[in-house]
Amino acid sequence: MANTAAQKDIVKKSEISGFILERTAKRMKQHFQQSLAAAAAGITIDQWVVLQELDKQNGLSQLEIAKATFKDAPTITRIIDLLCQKELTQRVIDDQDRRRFKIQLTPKGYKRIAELMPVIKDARQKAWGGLPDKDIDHLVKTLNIVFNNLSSEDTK
Amino acid sequence: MANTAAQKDIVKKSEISGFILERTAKRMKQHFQQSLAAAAAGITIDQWVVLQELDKQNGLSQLEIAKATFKDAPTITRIIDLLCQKELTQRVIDDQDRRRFKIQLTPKGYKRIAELMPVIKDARQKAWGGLPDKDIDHLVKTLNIVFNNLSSEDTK
DNA sequence: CAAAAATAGTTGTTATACTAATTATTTCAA
DNA sequence: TTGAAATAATTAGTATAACAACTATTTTTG
Repeated sequence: MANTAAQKDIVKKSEISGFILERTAKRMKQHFQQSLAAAAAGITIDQWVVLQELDKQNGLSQLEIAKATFKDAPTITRIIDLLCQKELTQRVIDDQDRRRFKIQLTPKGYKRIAELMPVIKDARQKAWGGLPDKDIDHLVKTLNIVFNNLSSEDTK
Repeated sequence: MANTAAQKDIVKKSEISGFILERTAKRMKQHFQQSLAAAAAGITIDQWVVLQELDKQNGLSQLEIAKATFKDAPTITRIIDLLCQKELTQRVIDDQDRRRFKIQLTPKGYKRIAELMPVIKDARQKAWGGLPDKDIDHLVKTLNIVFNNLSSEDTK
């Protein structure tokens, strides 16, 4: 197939849009990180994401957390290490399958989540609050198309 | 101000959209990383971004590269270290200001860029090719609004 | 001009991400 | 049912990212 003008246009446009996507995601992460730091949260945004997942479903295995958060197994091992050091979670061996842990929130973990939830909600409000619903919906739809374009082969 | 239904809706929607944004940006990065690895490129996507910036403007200082790529100074120091080790760039002291380096592409650097450009273009095509122009434009516009929402206070 | 402030770059520490290799356990299959 | 394959988690190595502290210059300013 020849390299048509339309194709060249897409290639050029996609250089910019890839840059904008990366840039915005990075800034978003910084924004939440700074909000947590300003609140003396004692955890990172990635640790928050794991805590929040456990808040939805306590006792997940590490691989289940990995899948839910789109992080990989070694990363989850280390995040859980840190959360256990801080006594926000604990590892409980799964009697059904002794290769696994059930990761459980401690009372201190639940307390920390409750304390930080307003911080996170404020940060979300600041990031997205000024956008019309339909723009957010459109964004999510488009991002998901891109995500799925890449999922087919990259999930090997 | 009371916590209206509309505000709650935004907060809930933004939990999802933040997740989708992060997830898509991460997958996008993996996609380019894997494309480079498959081509035995010998560089990472972050190193590519720096090379590409130098291809546009050779001889930039490290801080200029940092600004252009939205990376920070220590990160650029380390990326340039690696690119110089691979002999794709070289540091030349700026005679006008001896605190600075001019970072210059070597002939090997130009060659590598030329070799990898088709790989990158293919990867871009795969990521964005299926999307109508107007969706991409809309995405970029929305992402930029979010980016600017966060830039005001986070760029201290 | 000399001291202070600003700037460019480096280094160190901690955290996350990816890959590969390793251990322990469980499941599958001949 | 035992040996092979698969699975859950860990560990190690390299790269990126944020932050802080530091050195070497340059600019400001008093």
